[in-house]
Amino acid sequence: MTTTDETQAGGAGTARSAGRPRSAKAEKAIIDATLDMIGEGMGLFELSIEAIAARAGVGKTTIYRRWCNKEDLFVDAVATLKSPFPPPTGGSVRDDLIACMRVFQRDANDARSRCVMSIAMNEAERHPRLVERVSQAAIEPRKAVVTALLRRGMATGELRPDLDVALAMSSLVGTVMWYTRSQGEAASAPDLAERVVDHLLAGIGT
Amino acid sequence: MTTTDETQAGGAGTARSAGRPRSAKAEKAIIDATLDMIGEGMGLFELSIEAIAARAGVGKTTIYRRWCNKEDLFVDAVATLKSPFPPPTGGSVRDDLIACMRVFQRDANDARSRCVMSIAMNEAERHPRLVERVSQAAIEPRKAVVTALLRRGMATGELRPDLDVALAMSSLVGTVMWYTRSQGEAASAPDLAERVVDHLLAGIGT
DNA sequence: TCGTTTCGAAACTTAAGCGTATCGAAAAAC
DNA sequence: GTTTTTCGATACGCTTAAGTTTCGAAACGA
Repeated sequence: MTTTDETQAGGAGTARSAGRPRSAKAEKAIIDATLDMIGEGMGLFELSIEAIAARAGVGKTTIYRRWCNKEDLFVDAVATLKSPFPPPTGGSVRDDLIACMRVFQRDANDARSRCVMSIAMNEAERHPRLVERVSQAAIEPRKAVVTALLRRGMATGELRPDLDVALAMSSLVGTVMWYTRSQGEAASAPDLAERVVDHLLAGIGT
Repeated sequence: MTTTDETQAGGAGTARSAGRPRSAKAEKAIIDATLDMIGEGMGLFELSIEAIAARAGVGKTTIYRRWCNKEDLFVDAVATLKSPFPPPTGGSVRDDLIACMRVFQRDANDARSRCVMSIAMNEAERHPRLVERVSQAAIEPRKAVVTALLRRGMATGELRPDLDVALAMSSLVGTVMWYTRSQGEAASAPDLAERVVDHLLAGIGT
């Protein structure tokens, strides 16, 4: 392993002080190791710096030089999780909703993303800073996209004009999440997003 | 505090061996302390026997005489959580569904019950025995009730005959759970159950 | 080349918590 | 009253991990 280890994390204009620069590769390895362990279901409490260092192939010193404690590392790692969200295509609201639901379905099957949801839903009172950052980075942007989509549908007449947007959004997201989890990951049907959207558009009554 | 401490947990016919009987009061205090700490958002990992003993006002010995380790205590404590579920009244399916949703809404606002959901959804691979027991005790019975309710609606014509029961159930439960959590506990509107059921019965399309 | 800084590895101190053992007191059966 | 068992309290040995320090080696700028 005699790679040249392209170090250098410094931003373009930052005046580089003398000495060996910090390894960007090590930094990435640390974040990745943290996210991997989060993805395996570990909470903040059972995550250990030593295990992260071992998995990342890094000394504990290298971690503590960048983050002053476990929670700070945890926050930074989770904050990098904001997965891309499809912009509206401009087609029908139904199609755009389906595209969004596909992303939600994928996330519901992804351990890392699921962990983010779990944090946001259950740790509000214990780690308010953490929840706030996660919410800003990963929850709010999506909420905004779906909200705009629903409003657009109300304007174009594709959705009923008296729609309760918050409730409709909870229906869409909650249904996908709950169904995906309750049916086991194996039942990640490729047409789930379509079925959910149509199911809600049509209603279940007669 | 000179109460007589009505000990005696022995079942009616069990041959009581000599000696001081185990205190049922201590047992209840231990379970309650465990559930309280679970309700405060603690996972299995960060729950400590010593903290439980301290909160229950009990010696560690008293705990270890009843459960051989932390997980066993955890399982027993969670297994006592099965909150009552309303039986179908025999009225309209809509009314029965609303009654069920009210229970789900209450649970979504209850930290203890929320924790059970969190366990069932996130710890399946790490604590399969635990999840299995929780599922049997708290999840399956309710799922059966709602499933029967939806089937009844399909039979009576109150619901569309081609309904996807699993998806509809996920919609109902997922919507209540997601909405309650995303709106903050303050927004526990008294008419949420009605709105959710009617929302889904009518659909959101035009 | 020389000074500076980071690197991974290892040793260290401190603290928490598990599970066990021991203690005198209390509560039952006989 | 005697025996048996549980009670809460406390101390113990043990493991894990946090966070710090030290070390020689490596990577940069000057």
